Amino acid sequence: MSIRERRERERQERERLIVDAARELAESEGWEAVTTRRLAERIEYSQPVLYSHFKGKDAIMAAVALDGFAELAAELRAARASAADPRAALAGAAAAYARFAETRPVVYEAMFTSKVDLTFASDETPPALQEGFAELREAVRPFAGDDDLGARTEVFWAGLHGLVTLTRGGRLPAEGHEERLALLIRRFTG
Amino acid sequence: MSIRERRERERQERERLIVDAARELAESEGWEAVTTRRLAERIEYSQPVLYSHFKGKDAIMAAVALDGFAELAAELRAARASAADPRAALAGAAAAYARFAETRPVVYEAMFTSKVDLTFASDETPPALQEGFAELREAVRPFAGDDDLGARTEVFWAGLHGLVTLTRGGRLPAEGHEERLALLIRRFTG
DNA sequence: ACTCCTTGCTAGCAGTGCTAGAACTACGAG
DNA sequence: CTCGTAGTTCTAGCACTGCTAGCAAGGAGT
Repeated sequence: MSIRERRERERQERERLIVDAARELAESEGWEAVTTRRLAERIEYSQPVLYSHFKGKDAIMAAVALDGFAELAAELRAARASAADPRAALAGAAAAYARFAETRPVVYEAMFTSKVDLTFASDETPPALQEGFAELREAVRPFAGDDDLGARTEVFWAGLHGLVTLTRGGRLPAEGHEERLALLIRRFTG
Repeated sequence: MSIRERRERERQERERLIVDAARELAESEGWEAVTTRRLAERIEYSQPVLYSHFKGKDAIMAAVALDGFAELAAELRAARASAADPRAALAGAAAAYARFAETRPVVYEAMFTSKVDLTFASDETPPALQEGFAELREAVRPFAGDDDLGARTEVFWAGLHGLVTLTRGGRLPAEGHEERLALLIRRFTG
C-alpha cells in the first residue's frame, strides 16, 4: 500500500511542478509563450505527461488561476485586518487588489480575463474565490446603505476590475492610476 | 491615370470585404475561428492578399475595432441626445454602452480587451475613439462635483467596462445585470 | 521467475500565422 | 500589332501550435 502512496505523492509533486513552471513561464514571457512543448522541456518530461495531469492547456491555466484566488483572498484579508477603521479597510482592500493585479498580471489574466472554465457565483465555485469575494463584501458592508450588499460589492469589484484591466491594457494612462482608485473609493464611501 | 484610380478603388473595396468578413466570422463563431485561411476562403482570395492589406491578423482585428469605435460613439451620441435631463442622459449613455457590449461582444472584445496596438489617450488616438470618450465625458459632466472631469469619466467608464466584461465572461451572473447598472449610475449621480 | 499493467516516450496529425518565389495578367512603347 | 516590363496573385512551404495513437520499458504482484 505504501508504494501506491509514494507514487501518488510523487504525482502530486509533479503536478505542482507543472503549475509552477507554467506560472513562471507566463510571468517572464506572457501566456502566449506558454506552449506545451516549452512547458514539457522545463519540467524535463515529454508533452504527453501534461495530458495525464490536465485535460489541456486551458486546465493548466485554470490551475494557476486557482492558486491566484487563494493568494488574492489572503492578501485582501490581511489588508482588511490591519486597517484602523471601515474607511481604511475598504481603501486597503482596494489597494491590495490593485497591487495584486499589477504585480502578478498574468495570474490576474488567468483569473479574470481569460476564457477559463471556472464556475463563478455558484455552489461549485472554488472556496478560495468565495473567500476573496467575501473579504470584499465585508469591506463594503459598512457603506452599503439601502443597496443589496451583494450587488453593491459586485459593482465595486467591477470598478476595480475595470480600472486595473484598462490600465494594464494601455486603455488608460499609467499616470493617474492612484487618483482614479481614490476616486472610486470616494464614490463607494460617500 | 483613371485606371490607377479604379485599381485603388477596387483595392479599398476588397479591404472593406476583408474587415467585414472578419467581423462576420468572429460574430458567428468567435475570434478564435477567424483564421487567415478561413478568411481568405470567405473573400475568395488566397491568404497572401490579406498581408498586402494588413500587417497581420492583429491589424485586421484592429480594423474591426476601429469600425466599432465609430458605431459606439454614434450610439452614445444618440442616447445622450434623446434624453430629457442630465440624469436620463447618463443612464441612457450607460445603457447604450452596455447594449453595445452585449449585442456586439466580439467587436467589444477587439476594442477593449484584446491586445491590439491601438494607442489610447494620445494624439494618435483614432478620432472615433476620442469622440466616444467625449460623449461619456459630457454625460458625466453635470455630476462631476469637485473631481477632475476626465478622471471621473475614466472611473465611470471603468465601472461600465468591468460590469460588461465580468458578466460576459461568466464572472457575474446574467441576472442582476440591470440592477448593477442602475446601482453604478446611482453612485455617480448621487 | 514470470506475467501483467502502469508509465512515459517517440512519432505524427491537423491546424496555425506568415512568406518566398513562381506565374500570370495587363499595361505602355515601338 | 507585338513585345518587354511592371505589378499582382497564387502555389507551396516553413516553423510552430495543441493534442493523441501506439509502442517500449520497467516495476508490481503472484
